[in-house]
Order: sequence, then structure tokens, then C-alpha cells
Amino acid sequence: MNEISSSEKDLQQEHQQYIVPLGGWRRTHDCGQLNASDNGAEVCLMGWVQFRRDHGGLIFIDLRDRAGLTQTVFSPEVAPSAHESAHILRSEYVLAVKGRVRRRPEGMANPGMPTGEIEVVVLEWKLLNTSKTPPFMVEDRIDAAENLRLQYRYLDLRRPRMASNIITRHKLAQCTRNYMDENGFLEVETPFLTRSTPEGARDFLVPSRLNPGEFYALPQSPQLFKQLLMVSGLDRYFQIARCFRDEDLRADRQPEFTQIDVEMSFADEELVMEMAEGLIARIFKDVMRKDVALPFPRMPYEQAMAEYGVDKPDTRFGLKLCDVTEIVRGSEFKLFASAEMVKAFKVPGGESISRKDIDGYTEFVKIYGAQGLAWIKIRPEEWQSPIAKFLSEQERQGLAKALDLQAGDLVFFQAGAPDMVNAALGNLRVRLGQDLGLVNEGDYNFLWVTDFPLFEYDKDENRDVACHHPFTAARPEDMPKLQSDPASVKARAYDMVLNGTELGGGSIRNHSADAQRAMFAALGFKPEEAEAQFGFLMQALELGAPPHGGIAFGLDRMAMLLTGSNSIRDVIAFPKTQKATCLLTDAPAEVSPKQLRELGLRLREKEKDQ
RNA sequence: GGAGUGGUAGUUAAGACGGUUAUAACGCCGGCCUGUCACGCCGGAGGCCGAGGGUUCAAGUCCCUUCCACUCCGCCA
Repeated sequence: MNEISSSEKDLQQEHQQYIVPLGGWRRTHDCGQLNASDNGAEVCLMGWVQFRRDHGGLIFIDLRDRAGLTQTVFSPEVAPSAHESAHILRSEYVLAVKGRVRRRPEGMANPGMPTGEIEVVVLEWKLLNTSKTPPFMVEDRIDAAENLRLQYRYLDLRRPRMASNIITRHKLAQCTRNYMDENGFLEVETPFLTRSTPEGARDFLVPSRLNPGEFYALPQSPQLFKQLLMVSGLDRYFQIARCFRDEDLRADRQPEFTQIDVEMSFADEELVMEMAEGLIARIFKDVMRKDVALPFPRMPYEQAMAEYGVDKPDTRFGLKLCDVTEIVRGSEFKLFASAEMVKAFKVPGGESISRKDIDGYTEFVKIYGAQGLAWIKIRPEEWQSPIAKFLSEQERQGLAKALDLQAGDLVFFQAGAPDMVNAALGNLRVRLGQDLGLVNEGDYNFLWVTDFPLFEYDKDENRDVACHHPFTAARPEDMPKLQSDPASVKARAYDMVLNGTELGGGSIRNHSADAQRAMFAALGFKPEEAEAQFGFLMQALELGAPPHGGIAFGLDRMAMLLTGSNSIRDVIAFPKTQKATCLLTDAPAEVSPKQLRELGLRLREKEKDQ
């Protein structure tokens, strides 16, 4: 091993003697833009060596930059000295070439390459830097392990796919800025160092050196500040805002993420939604060149939960859920008889789904707390099912009618607590939609989910918590029920959903201090607690707050959708691992005793100190 | 906090039934090659099988512990 690495090191080091300064050279083009119309032009390109094809005589180097690839040719006939020295070139060496664009000879064009009609005949070139052999090849088709990619993220980002993701993300942000600016929104920065608030996700805390024992929190969102900006009379605000939440990660969740954060004064739901739809349509037009039909359809939360089992329905396919609780109440099948809720959905023609697949789906729903998965195959002559023998004729007729059953259908059932039933069937429905190819990949089904409840019950805390956040206004007609019947109170909130993914959500806020106080009371805050935590907000609301509301979009998730990525990490330049570490910089890391002392912090004694 | 998948040359994977010297492809190094474009041909180097412990005459393979990455549940107003 020493031999190879030392000889490789020697080779690369030996080549370093050929490195020269730019010496005033400037690029005339990038590596993705030349075509047949540039034939004959003298150009200067700079980039990285993608492939070297050394024919002994001719040498072909594909030069790469973020824009693409251009084939360069080193020819002993055209430029003998340039050709002679080109033998040292290796993958990922950085070079500058000056040369002449020419059409490739007849039959030599590469139609698979945007620049495939031409090549650049090198007249003169400079080695700008060498490179060790990279730990993985800089190509889209290389499937390197994610930890390697993260450790060498700068190499990963050289891959065309990743570079294109970052470019798309930039376009998304830029297009947002243009649209917001055209519509009178001001981009305002809000603090990263702010105060911890009790509701919501876990905060990242920052110790204060000047105030020992006290902590800032990084913002989970700029919510309070943007409301204060409305009280300021700045009227329309937006920010492409970094947000922080110290919760566990997922494929679509990072501890720091970016929101397109928007707030508008003198606005009601309709105005905010109209503006938001305009933004999304603009983004799809500019970034995807796709027209989006406006306005988006709307669906009340209750309908979403009833028919799809989730609050972000994917409406690209059917398989809607059906509540059959009453039909099977008192059934001989004990699991159904006494269940709080029984729901079902049918898979048309699903009779051909194998027992093995059904077993797989049974395992799948157990993730969501289901004990099992009941099913029935509707055959012309009989109902084939482990539970068929328990079903009375009346129950069968009831089910057949409610689900409109035909021969060849397959029905899945789930019985139990509503949360579990909806989660299990709602997610199974999505899974089947994928497995059965019911999703047309070109479809973009936008949807507003509206009429959310204002509260949801938190079992652990044994109290109501805000469904959206505690500054969301209740529907005016529900205000009297805040104390008496909180479960029935609807929020002036709305979520934008695309193909089963929540793109964003928002609400109209309480702009009257009294309404906000009533909200805090309903959430179980004592007046003095509310005052201590949010006194500054209530005071602001008492000093001429206009009616206002807003919305926030997940920019990372949107970038994911626009680029067809499976993970949010693929649209973030430097993401964290699932344990929230950075493999590139090795953050987080221990700090010196001096730093801790200055912050007035002492770490718990480690037990391994022996 | 919990469930699952994976970790073997630089990379991606095969080997899993315990038994000679651990395979392959790509990459890397050397040689040949004037129309390639994932160039081609010939030759070569490269391994503590994630780490630690155990069982055994013998462990990449079996057992235990642990670390790392990923997916999911909980959590994420």
C-alpha cells in the first residue's frame, strides 16, 4: 500500500511543477454552451478533466464545469507542444485551454451531448492545479455511499446532477424574490439569536457570554418577528429564512432548513391564498416551464382525513377510504364489532394481488401501530378472506353497497383507534398507489386543505395544543366556543399540498390582543405566564396592529420536488447526517475549557474518567 | 426512545454451507494505440472483510457488544 500511494503521490507531486498561474487568461465560454454556430471561434475554457482518452496520437479530454462538458482535442499535428505535455493530465486536474471550435468530422458527432456537434482543438493550455485520485468518480452514474459523498461534499457537488440541483434551487429562490418584489413585498432579515418559546419543536440553544446562565434560541421560524413587522406598517414582508429545529431527522427533514416566509397586512385567507398560488404558478412556469391551473381546488380537513386518512392527500389516484364502522358494528368478527372506528378501501381489480404481497402490506401497516390487516377478495362466486365467515349477509350487503364492490376487487380493512386506522390505511393507500403504478408521474395535483381544527389534544401533556401555532386566529363565529367546546373550533388556517406533500401552510393571525389572550387561555396558559412569554406581542397588538396573515413554504422540499430528488440532502449544499453531524467538518465538536468558562457552563462529569 | 437495511481492494458489489492463496467490474500504475466519447488492447499493484470480544483445530461466514450511514415509527406548533 505504501508503494502505490507513494508512487501516486510522487506522480501527482511531480506534475505539480507544471502548475502555472492564470496569467490574465479569462474564460470566453463555459463548458456547456458551444455549438455548431460557434464553428471557427477562438475560445478559452476552464474546468476539470472528466475523461481522458489518450490514443497515443490524439488525446481527447472532456472538460467539465458546472454548465456541462466540452470535448477538447490535443493533436500532435495542430499543436505539437500542447499535445506533448498533455500526457500528464489525470482525472480532476484543473486546466485552462485556448483553442479553436470546430465541427466534429462527419459521423463523429455525439448526439448524447449538448456540445456534441463540436470540439475545441487545443492550441495552448495551462495546468491550473493537480488532483489526487478522487475517492469516488465525479459522475452521475456512480452510486457512492452517502457517508463518502458527505465527507467529500465538494466532490459530490461537482457531479452534474448535484450541480443541477443547486442551480435549480437558486432559480427557485431567485424567482421567488422576483415575484415577491413585483408584488410589493419587502425582504427583511429577522434575528437568528432570539428567545426560546414554550410551544412547538425543541429549540437549539445558544449560551450568552454577557448574560451568564441565559440562552438565546435559534428561530424555529420568524413567526413573531414577521407579525411585528406587520404592526410596524411594513405591510408586506417576505424572507428566504433559515429555520432551526432540534428534532430527529428524516429523508425530508434537516435540523436547519429554509422557508419562504411571507406575511401580509390587511389580508384575509383569500388574499394570502391568491398570492401564494401566484407564486407557485410562477415558480413552476419559470423553473419547470409548466403551466399550473389556478385557482387550486380546496378540501376541508375533515374530508381529507375521512377520504385519505391524512391531512395532505395525494389526489392523483383514487383508492379513497370509506368509514364502515356502523355497517360492521356488532359483527361476529369481534375486532370489528367493538372497534371505535372501522375503515376500508377497495383496490379495483386487486384480486390478482398475491398473498405474499398482502403479507407485505400487513407488515407495512404494523409500522403505524396496526395489529394486522383484514382483507377480502371479491370473487364472482364467493368472498375469499380469512374473515369472510364472520360476516353476515346483511354486513356483506352493507359493505358491497358502501364500497360499490365488483367481482375482482380487493378490500383492505383497519379497525381500532381513529388515529391509527387513518395512519395505517392512509399510508397503505399511498403505498398501493405507487406499487400499482396508479400515479401518473407528469401530474401535479395542487390542493388547499382548509378548515383545520384550531386545537388538537396532546395525550402526553393532557391538554389542547395549537394545531397550527398559537397565533392562528379562530373563525370569528367559533370564538365563543374557545373555552366551552374547543374541539369544534376551526382555525383560519390553510395548507398547500402537492401530490401528497405539504408544500406550505399558513393562517390569518390574531390581530386583537383580546383574541390572542383568549387563545393563550384556551391553551392553558395562566395570564401571567402568557404575559411573561408573549407580553411583547400582546403589547404590539394593542398599539395598532392591522389584520394580517401569511404563509410559509418549505423551500428545500419544493427544491426536492422540482429536481425529483428522494432526499432533502440532495438539494442542500452541506447537509447533516441522520445524527445531525457534519461529516465534512466533523461538527458538532467539543470546545475548550476556556470557552466553557467564559460561557459560565460546566459539563456533567463523564463517568469514564477512570 | 423504538423497528429495519447496510458496512468486504480507492469505488460499487459477489462470497454467508465455518475449511487452500477472499472474487469481479470500474478506478489506479506501466506499456501500445490518430477519431474516441463509460475509447480499445496487454501487463501490474492494491485487503486487519467497520471496531472490540467470544465459540472453534479453524471465523469474512456463528454468537455477544459497539461504532458509522441510510429508511421508518415516535417526535417535528
